[in-house]
Amino acid sequence: MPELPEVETIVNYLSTKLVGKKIKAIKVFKPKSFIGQPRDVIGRKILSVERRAKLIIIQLSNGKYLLVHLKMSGQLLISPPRCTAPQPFGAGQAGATSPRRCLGPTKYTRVIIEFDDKTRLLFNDLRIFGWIKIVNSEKLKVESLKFGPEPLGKELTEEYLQKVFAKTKKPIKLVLMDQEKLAGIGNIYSNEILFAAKINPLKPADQLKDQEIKVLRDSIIKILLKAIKYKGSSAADEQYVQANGQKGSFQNHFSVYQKEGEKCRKCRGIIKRSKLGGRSSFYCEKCQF
DNA sequence: TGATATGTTATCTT
DNA sequence: CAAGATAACATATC
Repeated sequence: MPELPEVETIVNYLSTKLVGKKIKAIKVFKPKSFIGQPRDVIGRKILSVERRAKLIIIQLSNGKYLLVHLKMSGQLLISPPRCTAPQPFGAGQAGATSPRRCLGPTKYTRVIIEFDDKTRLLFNDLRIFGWIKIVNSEKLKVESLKFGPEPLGKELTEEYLQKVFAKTKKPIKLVLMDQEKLAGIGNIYSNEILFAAKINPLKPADQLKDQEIKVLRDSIIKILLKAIKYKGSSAADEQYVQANGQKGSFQNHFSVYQKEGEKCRKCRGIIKRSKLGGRSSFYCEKCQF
């Protein structure tokens, strides 16, 4: 599932490829996947591609923006001109041995944005939870304000975390994943961050000691930066690929995520799995307190 | 085949 | 009323 590192990877790639291009046409195959009137953005140039939390923000030359949320199974892919043959879904994705040479639309392509130079941006989304939305700057501001600070920005201080944690008895893992408290962290990285910080996911947030919060803050930054370095995680059963169709590789560096029953790499304990807020939680009960 | 997985939001419950 | 818990969304996989 795309979280901050995956969205960051996609955004970095798209901004090198899309800035300056003009939108020629938009094809919507699933109405649920595209909110707004395509005619409001056709003929407009792309000025920038940025990220806020797990949102992709495409700035256009008429003061409007295309917001993209990938939710669990969304993909944004750059498709070269004249690549029209439908490709088998698995090609170039989790389980495939090599990336597709030609990234064409699939049965899960919900929206295609075509540019003046004939390249296309494909929005694939198996589960149809994701969306592309046209908004103006007012709406963008409102949406952005709902998120907590960026974990890699300078607003993420120990003091901020102390203040937020002191206010709730919720399990620390749920607080890490709460987008209003901290932007962009989801199930994969909350598990990995808490392992790195040696903190039990179930621990009530208000019980964290200052020293633990200090280590936790360092772990948040360390894990996210490492995941970005490896271009995100294309874990088992995940749809995430980069915008060029290639998988990320941080899944090869997981310590606990999807590792139930395996040995802890620090202490030889066994990795446990439990349900928290309806989501799988992975941790070593021997070295996470 | 029915349970499971999954992020966010809407809707319940306490 | 607010915080916390849970259902809903869509679909593939086991």
